[in-house]
Amino acid sequence: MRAYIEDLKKHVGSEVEIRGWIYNRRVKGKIAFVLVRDGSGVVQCVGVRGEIGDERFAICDKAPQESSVVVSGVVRADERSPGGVELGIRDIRVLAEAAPNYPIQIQDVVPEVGFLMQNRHLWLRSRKQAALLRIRAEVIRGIQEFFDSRGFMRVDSPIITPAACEGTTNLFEINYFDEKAYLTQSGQLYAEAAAMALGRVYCFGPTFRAEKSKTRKHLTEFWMVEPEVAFLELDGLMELAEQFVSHLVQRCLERRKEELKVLERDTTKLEKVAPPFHRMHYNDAVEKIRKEGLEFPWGEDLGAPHEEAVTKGFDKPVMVHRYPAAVKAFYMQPDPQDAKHALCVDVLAPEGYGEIIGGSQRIHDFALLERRIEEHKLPRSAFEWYLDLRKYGAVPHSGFGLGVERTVAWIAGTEHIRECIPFPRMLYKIYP
RNA sequence: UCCCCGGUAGCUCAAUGGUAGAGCGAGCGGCUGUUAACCGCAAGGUUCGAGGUUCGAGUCCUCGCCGGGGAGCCA
Repeated sequence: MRAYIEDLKKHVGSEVEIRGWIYNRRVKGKIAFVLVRDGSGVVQCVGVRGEIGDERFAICDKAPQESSVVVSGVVRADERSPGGVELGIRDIRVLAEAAPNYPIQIQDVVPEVGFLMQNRHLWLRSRKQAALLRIRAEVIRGIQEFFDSRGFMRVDSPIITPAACEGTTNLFEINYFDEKAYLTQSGQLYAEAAAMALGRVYCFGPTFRAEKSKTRKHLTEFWMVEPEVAFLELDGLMELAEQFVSHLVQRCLERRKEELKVLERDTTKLEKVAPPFHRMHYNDAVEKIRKEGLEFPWGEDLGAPHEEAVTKGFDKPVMVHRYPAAVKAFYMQPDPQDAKHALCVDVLAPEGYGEIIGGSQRIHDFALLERRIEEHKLPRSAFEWYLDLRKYGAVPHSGFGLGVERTVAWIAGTEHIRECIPFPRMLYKIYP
């Protein structure tokens, strides 16, 4: 019977066939231990020369690492096995023998990340990378499940756009039938239009930033989910954000326990992630930053060291709200208490992972939005449709964007965001 | 774009300005319970590139290329 390695525990005592790749081996004279992986897991297959014959034993002994194989044998429970089971080989055959000298070795050496990135297509086969991809997939499923089960409609925004959404960051320019066009940096403006049609919506897809950022937190192509809700104001938005983030974390804790273990993630820190998150006014954040011994002038946006100072001492994400309007995007609603501040919120993950969510209540007043577009020197013609949303039945509305890779990096506890997407696109890096 | 560090065998790293080495991997041999197995044998090099200093450069200098870390900006 054909089986996947992750299910072998259910087949103890019976004969199964698995198909996969040779991951590693230890040969001891007339007995061979062949580690086979099939994408669902790794299992040790035991071949005894006297039982399987010289020809099959030669495969166990000699077939190079990563050769593709079909193995059949009897599943047996064994305490010595890390997975609890092993496979007593009856038959083994090679589908395709791998070339010798597979670049990524299992033993002893931890290769440099530059080398691994150059071999990203092969690196994905390793245990930790496979675990990361599974956690990423779980986060994505969690995103869709969270919104779908709360009455949100998924409405995707275009990837090719005619102009800068926010006019601030550098965009990738493309030639669109001899017209300039750009890869989107955010679907938000389109999500706002959709929210006026369907009430509660979210868009989810890749976004692009041509910033020359070279840090562990940046990719030039990354995935972002952006909910947008009509009639929602800042307080409601913060509640939505904390429920959403908690849902993603708890879901991974429940369903990706094994993967978190492979990654050696300290899950006690994640277990505490549940609403409510601490809310901190920008002014109080400034005070805390200074109390932590950093110099910080009022009015600036938070940099990486400041984010770390703000979250210090918290084991849950911190929501910093009401940043100075001057450093934030043109479409943010001013705080009625003090117009110097915007009704916005950033969710900062603990443990130094920084901003995973940025969101705000949007300006719904036509005249104010018109003025802001002017002040930011944005081409009005590109925003006529966006202004229309305020012309025909404007309502208060809010939304945020969550970066998938940053969230995965935090949940999985990885040092660098580049491992949290299958094939990362970074500054000057586009291979493989 | 700016600042810092680096580039030597397939990988990870050594080598006072004086004959380029080790561990691991890959290859061969040995071993019936190994857990990043172990033991033995043998192979493996345009020291990133171009100039320069020097009797002599992997090592010092200049420029370039590539990689890594960080900053700003952001998710």
